[in-house]
Amino acid sequence: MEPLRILDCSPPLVREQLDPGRAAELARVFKALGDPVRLRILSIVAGHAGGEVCVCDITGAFDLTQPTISHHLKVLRDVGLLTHERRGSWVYYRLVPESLSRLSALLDIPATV
Amino acid sequence: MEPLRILDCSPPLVREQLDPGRAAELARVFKALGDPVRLRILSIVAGHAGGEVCVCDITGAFDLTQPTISHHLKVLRDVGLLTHERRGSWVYYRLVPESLSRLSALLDIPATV
DNA sequence: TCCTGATATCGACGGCTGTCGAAGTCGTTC
DNA sequence: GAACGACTTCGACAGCCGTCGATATCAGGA
Repeated sequence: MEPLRILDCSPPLVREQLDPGRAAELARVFKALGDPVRLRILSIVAGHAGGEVCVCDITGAFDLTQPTISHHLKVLRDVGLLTHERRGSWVYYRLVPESLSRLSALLDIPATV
Repeated sequence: MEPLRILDCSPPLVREQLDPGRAAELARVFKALGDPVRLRILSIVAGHAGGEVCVCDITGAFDLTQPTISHHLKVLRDVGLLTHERRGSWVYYRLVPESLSRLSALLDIPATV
């Protein structure tokens, strides 16, 4: 699945009507956020000193099998919220802060509507 | 389903680890945002002069049946993103801007991690 | 080269969710 | 109060999604 471009340039929700195509892409991102395990993964990665976390550290934080965590990581990668890099046997994940900031900006409501 | 309190007091995703309970509640909100139709509904309501929209205006913007739109409106209400009020025969929906702002703040990344 | 450990992919299964038509509720109007 | 219009609720069905065990890939070490 191709990485999302939708976050590159999106005016706030209220500024102009969301066309169906853009709504569909945006929905993919929010859908990725719409799972408790993925939110916790994001929180773990985001809060980790150095900004990157080994998959094994994430897996250890949950009562889920490794394939399941791997699946969630892929979902978060696919929508551009995480990147990963292999170094030796280990794979490290890190946030894409721009994606979160853009989402944040998108939800921000101007004072006057 | 009880209205969500989760947005009342949530530190940013990165400040402290999301506990499972809070992650589950938050996920409900993002799940509500994770549908293109619901995003467009939000956009319509948010962008509407006066801040409120009659259900009939929303229904008219989609190629979906009225029960389906009603279902999506309920989902958005249940997570506290919309409120509604009946006046005469019509029902008007309006944004809960605090909910969006809090979500926005939650996704905001501090400059230094 | 084989083995082992770390991660990803595959295939399957059960539960959730978006959609619809039908029926119900609530106001208004005649 | 009967009939209509606006909206919601209900029940059903198809497709999606989170989870798992099994299997594959890939890197490092003996």
